[in-house]
Amino acid sequence: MSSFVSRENDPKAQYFYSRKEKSLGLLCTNFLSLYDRQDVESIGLDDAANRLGVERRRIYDIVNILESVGILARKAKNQYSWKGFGAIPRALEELKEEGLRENFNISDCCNFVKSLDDIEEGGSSNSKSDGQDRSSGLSKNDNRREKSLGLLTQNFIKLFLCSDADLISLDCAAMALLGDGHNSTAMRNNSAAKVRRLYDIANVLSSMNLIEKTPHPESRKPAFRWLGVKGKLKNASATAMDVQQPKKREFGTDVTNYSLKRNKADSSTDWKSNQNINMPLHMKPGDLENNGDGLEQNSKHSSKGFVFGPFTPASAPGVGGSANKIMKPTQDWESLASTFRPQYRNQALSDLFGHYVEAWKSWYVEVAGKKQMNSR
DNA sequence: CCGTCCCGCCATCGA
DNA sequence: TCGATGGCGGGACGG
Repeated sequence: MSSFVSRENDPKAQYFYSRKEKSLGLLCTNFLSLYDRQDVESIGLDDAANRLGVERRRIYDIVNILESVGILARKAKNQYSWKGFGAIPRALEELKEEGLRENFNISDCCNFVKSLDDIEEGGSSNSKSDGQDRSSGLSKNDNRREKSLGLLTQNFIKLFLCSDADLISLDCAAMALLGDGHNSTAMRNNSAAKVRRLYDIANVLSSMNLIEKTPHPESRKPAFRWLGVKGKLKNASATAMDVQQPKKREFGTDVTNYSLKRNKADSSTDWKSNQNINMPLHMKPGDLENNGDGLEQNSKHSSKGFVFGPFTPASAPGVGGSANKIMKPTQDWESLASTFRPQYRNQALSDLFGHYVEAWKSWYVEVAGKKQMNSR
């Protein structure tokens, strides 16, 4: 009786479910824009989960990774304290030192040099076991920690910080981070499992612009490049965002990251300053709304009743087809936004909203392209 | 078919 | 013991 999900019983339903909207990367971006505001010092996991409309489990992932970079710090059960982006440089420095100290050399992974397996391990010098030691021993207990997402994240970063390699692929990283002085017997399998985690980490990291996904020059294989703390304010698109915030902001200013995919996309969607978003006009509003409803349908209507429906207009019955609500195609995002604005209290959520607009756009394009012919 | 990686079961940890 | 954490990998999604 686990038919709780009951996603739907209509295979061809017009509910479009996009995997991207559920990605850790996006979630992280939202998380960040939600808490990266003036006075936020305490973050409750439940609160975050509700606000972001995701299950608790996901919050743990995000939080663990962010903590690895110094943005957060665990305060107590269910409570994390916000350190801010300003804490990143420091954390990075420590990671680098730590990494160098531990001899974090990648055995020239990737696909050149070195023939076949050549893991030098005969010694025992490479124990890795993290730098922050509490007291030697306790391997049994720390065994778990040893495989934690957080530690993996740190090691992944060390890889960039300590090697001269500019591009690192995940497979490569997984290989290097096997971090087991143990036998190399069938750790391939282990590596495969670890790669999955690395995908998660990479997504989150790139949502913060600490790294960037980019196809390898020759081999089309995707890899990641380290951007570092300056990955942001570098050229960060002109369109000055906020005119205020004399605060220590310097890193996470631009919330419009979300670089996934190297596809053109462009459109530095700055909905705030952008009056009208150019989108395909092939579709008629009716369709849009119809699908729009379904978009946030996925959230389970659990008891808690977190009222997160980003776009739940007063009238959102369902697929009813009560599309009597008319909205001008373009330039109405503004009014649309202002319509919902009241729902949100702080402006962090406004930004959050912006991300959804973007998500919508990509989704919209997709749908439009599909139905393009349909509409004369 | 394969690279990604979301979902959520359930082992562990901590009070 | 019970609730909070968070490994872990099956298998869905998207190209």
